[in-house]
Amino acid sequence: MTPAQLSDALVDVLTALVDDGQITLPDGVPAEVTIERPRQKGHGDYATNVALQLAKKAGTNPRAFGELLATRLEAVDGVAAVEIAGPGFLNISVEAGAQGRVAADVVAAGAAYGRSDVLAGERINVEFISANPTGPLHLGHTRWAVLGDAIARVLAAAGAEVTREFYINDRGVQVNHFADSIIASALGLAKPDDGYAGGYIDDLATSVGEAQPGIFDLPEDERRAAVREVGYGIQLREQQTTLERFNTHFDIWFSELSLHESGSVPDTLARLKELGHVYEEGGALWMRTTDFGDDKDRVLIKSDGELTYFASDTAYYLNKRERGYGNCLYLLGADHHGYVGRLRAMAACVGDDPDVTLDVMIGQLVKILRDGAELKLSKRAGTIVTLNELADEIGVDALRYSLARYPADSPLTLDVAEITKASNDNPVYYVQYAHARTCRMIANATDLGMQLPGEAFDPSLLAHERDGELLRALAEYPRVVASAAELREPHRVARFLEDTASVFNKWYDTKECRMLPQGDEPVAPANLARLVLVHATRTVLANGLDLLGVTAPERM
RNA sequence: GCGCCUGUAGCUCAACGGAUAGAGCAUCUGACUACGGAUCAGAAGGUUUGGGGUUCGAAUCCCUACAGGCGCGCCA
Repeated sequence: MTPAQLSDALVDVLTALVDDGQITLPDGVPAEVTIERPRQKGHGDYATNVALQLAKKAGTNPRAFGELLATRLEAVDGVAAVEIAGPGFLNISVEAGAQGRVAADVVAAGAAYGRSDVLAGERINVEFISANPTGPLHLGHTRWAVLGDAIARVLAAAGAEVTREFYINDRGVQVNHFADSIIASALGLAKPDDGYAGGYIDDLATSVGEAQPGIFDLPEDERRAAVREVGYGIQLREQQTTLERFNTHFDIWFSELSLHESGSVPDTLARLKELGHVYEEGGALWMRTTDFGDDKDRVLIKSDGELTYFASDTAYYLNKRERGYGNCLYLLGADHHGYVGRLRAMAACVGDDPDVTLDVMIGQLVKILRDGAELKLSKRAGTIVTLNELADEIGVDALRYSLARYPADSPLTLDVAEITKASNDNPVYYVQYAHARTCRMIANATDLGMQLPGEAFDPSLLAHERDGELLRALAEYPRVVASAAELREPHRVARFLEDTASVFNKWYDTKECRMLPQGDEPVAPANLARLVLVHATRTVLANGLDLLGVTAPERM
């Protein structure tokens, strides 16, 4: 008996009560009912607050309403008992057999367990990182490298069609600053104003020289463009390599330059004029974003004739929409939160409803401590903590997990010493260890000739209190994935995994729940039933870790 | 000055408007003739920053004060 099945049963009960004229619900019977796993022992296997929520509408009090529900619900197959508690909660106990079937369901579904269709039909474009390829990815990009990827995975698991996109700012004045910095390094000249510093520029100068010998001897007018092209290419590939290694994959690397070369930007400006949301003032072209809640209008073409980034951004947004994305998700750092208003207004200016087509999430900054001191990055001073260095020091799994277990909008402080510890101090190892333990148990069972019982599986043998706790945890997983997708909060998956690993370890420690036969005992049906439970646990832990982009090792 | 985010145990953080606010770390006490002890059992630790309000019920929603972070270019 899963939460979803209980919800359906309660909806049926409500419908029957209405049909029999015992209650009236002016707003009709809800499509589903909240079912939760009570935190408190003694509150049953599941609880619902439906009587509290509907009593007023039904013109009665919650406890009386609950009585009506309880009587009918107790008659439902698989429900063992229903109690009314507190102000009107229904505490529901489920029969062991009805609950135990979850284990077999999980094993049958395998890697697909937890996937759903709650977001089916949605085409979502997830854009994140989008760092200028003028330097290596660093600390500031790490949070979204993890969360953006995990959000994409979770959305896909909920049935959405997801594209992960990286916008390459390969146009504008910073590309020239970048090229000039490399040239200055190669020729031993002073770093230009507004240039890029840091050892990586010297390395790039060497790489560029090797990639195209003689490039620095070109005439000045050709040299800058040539260095720009080669340098950008090298730096971009370095970013791509870093992200691959970090287990973050992009489907599309979108070049800003291509947007201009294809004529999208002039098309966009023409369309904005048509819709009447642009005007000229002071020799510049403006978009009247204040019509849609922005705090000031924005320049599209400067009085010197140059296009602004905002012009590109608008064309890019339209390009995404033309490619068929019903929802464009932007994942930005806290230092970009000022963009939210103008992005939404921009979408409205081109005729969209930003509540539907555009979502912006702001990730708060991550502070990392080493030996009590904050790791700071300063581009000016050329000190950069790169993503590669962090991954080297902390490990890809530990770094990913440590960031994935917190919501994006919570400011965060991580201590390097704590997240590199290979012990239970570190939740990632706790979860991975539980997974490895299930693998070892299954291998032991196989050595004893035990096999999954298939049709012979008797779910009622998983009747111990600890069996029930574990089964309810496993049954919870699809709802966790669905809510993580709907709320764009993959940390819910991580927290669930920690909880489930803990429940599993307690179960493992329970003498009455041992999976392997003791001593010379033969293999009993109960042993096989528990083998199914262990398989199911392994499946859930592995599926969940996968959604976070963290490996599920078989041994540690 | 205006705007966004945040304020929860000593520390780092959870908690779809639900019952006695939970974990981990740190501190203290137990369980190793072990299906992998990277585990488990237990103790202690709180006026959820302060003050109002909304309702059956508020850490959560509204108002307000305070504190911290980040923004507020014809920059990119």
